[in-house]
Parts: sequence; structure tokens; C-alpha cells
Amino acid sequence: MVSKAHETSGEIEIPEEISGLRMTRQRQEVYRTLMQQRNHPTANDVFMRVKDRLPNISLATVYNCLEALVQHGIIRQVNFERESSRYCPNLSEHGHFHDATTGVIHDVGFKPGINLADVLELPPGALVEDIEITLRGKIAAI
Amino acid sequence: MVSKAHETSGEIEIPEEISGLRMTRQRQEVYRTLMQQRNHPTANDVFMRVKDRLPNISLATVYNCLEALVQHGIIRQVNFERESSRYCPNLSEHGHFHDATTGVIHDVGFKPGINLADVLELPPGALVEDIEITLRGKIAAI
DNA sequence: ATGATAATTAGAATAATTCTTGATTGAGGC
DNA sequence: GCCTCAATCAAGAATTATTCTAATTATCAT
Repeated sequence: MVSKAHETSGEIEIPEEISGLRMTRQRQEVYRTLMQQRNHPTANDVFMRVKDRLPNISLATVYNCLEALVQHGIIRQVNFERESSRYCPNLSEHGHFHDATTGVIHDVGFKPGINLADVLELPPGALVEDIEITLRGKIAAI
Repeated sequence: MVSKAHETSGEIEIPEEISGLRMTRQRQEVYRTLMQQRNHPTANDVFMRVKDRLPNISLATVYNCLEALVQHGIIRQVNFERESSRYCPNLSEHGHFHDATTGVIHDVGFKPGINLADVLELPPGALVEDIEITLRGKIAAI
């Protein structure tokens, strides 16, 4: 892992189009960042990282790219309280545990066979289109 | 329900202190509003309603009151995406279903006997202090 | 009543996000 | 390749919910 060639070969390849969204250079780099660093960065985090590869990118463009990716179901937007939104390329149905001590956000999957409707008293006729489950707490030293 | 006296007698009585929080007149009115109109108002909604009874109250005070009430576990703050926070005096563990068609927010309880740890793959050692479950969707005409 | 503490007010400040405008780019037709 | 049109981008202004600041007012204990 010394030469640029090696780095490049280790890169994630992003297709020209995903789910009907044309993947411009900017969108590619935004998406690549999310795929590589899966620690739920904010728009500004992404902006700072992407600038290494696209020095002229603007924060507004990062917001536009993130919005386009979210709109097309390519990434997810995650909100904790009223903090800055965070972004996450994990599309499997999952929630987020925010460790208040370290600040780390852990993806939290459902146990196999669990169905939301089995767990919640949904209003009759409710058709759930989107779920957000966020947990906050600490992780005990074992 | 004609005279002022009747209205007043129908009012919710708020104690001088709740959970160690001194209930000033402003906090009382903010809390009363939430107890009376359980449609998950925003800070600004509360502000407009409380002004009928306390014409000099400021929005900053409403925010202060809401924060104090949340801090003391008397009400809950509810967030949908990045919209304005909403407030809710229902302290039983529950989530929220946001009907995208009508804008109405429904409280969603857990089915009896459900334990979060039985449903989610929490990180080992996780001590959950707070959960927020928000759902968005439509309600089908039956 | 008096002094100390906490709460309230009004308005300024902040910060994340969105919007606006003009420039640039890219795709498809010739 | 070149032209046209639409989509995208960049830069900075605007927006909006919320928080902060400083001055005033209310409450509490003595």
C-alpha cells in the first residue's frame, strides 16, 4: 500500500448509475465516502473528506448529492434528536444505538423473524413506509 | 360550558411542583396546554396557545419551560426527521406513527410483554437509556 | 423587608439546511 | 465533432428552529 496505483486499485468501484440516479463524479465520491467510512458521518464530515479528491466541491453540492442518494433509496438519512443528520449506506432494516460515552453509533438489526406489526400496536389500517428506531445509552464494560 | 367559571372548573389542576421541578405559572400553562391538546404541538404551537392565557410570555420562555419539563421527565420531546421538535405528555413507553396524508401523529404502544432486547440485536453490554421509534406512512381507508 | 437565587423576557446570535443565481457539464441528435 | 437542452454544480445569501445574552422580575429563605 505505497503507490497511488495500489490505493486506486483498492477503491470501491461505483457504477455510472444506481437505481435510476446518474452517478456524477460528485455523487460517486459522496457515495464512496459513505461506503468506506461507515461511522455515520454528517454532511459536513462528508464534505471535508470528499474535498481531498474533489477540492472544488461545495457543501451545497454535498447536500444535493446526499439528498439525491436518499431520495433514490441508495443511502439512509439518520437523525438523533436535533443534531445534524447523519448518513448511512446500510440499507438493511436496522436502527441505531448511540453510545453516549464514546459518541459511536452502532447499527442495530432486528432479531430474525421479527415483524414490526407483531411488536407495536399500530393504528388500524396503518401502512408503514418508513421506520426509524434510535436508542441512546451506554455500553457497559464487560 | 357557558360561563368562565365553568371553564375554569373544567381545567386541569397543576401542582406547585412536579418531580422536583417548581411549577411556575409559565410552566403550568405550558404543561396544561400539552395535557389538554394531545396532538404533539411544536414549541411555536404551544407558544401561540399559551399566549391566550399569558399574553406576555415569550417564545424563549416556552422553550425554557419545555426543556425543563423534558429534563425532569414530565413530558417527552419527539422528533420527526428534521422538523421542529414536538412535545408529548404521554410518558408510557411508546412510539409515534406520522400519517403522511393527514399530518396526524398517533401514539403507538408496544404489545404486551414485548421487550426491546427480545427484538433488537443490541451491541453486547448496551444499556439503553432512551428509545425513539418513529414510523411514517399512510392509513388505508377500511 | 432584604438579599440571594432562579425564572422570565426580548432580542441578538447561531448553526444546519435550503434556496437562488449564474456558470458548467454531459447526453443525445445532427 | 458540434449544437442544443436539461441537469448539475458552486458560491453565497436566505431561512428557520433553537439557543444564548443581558436586563428585569419573581420567589425563597432568613
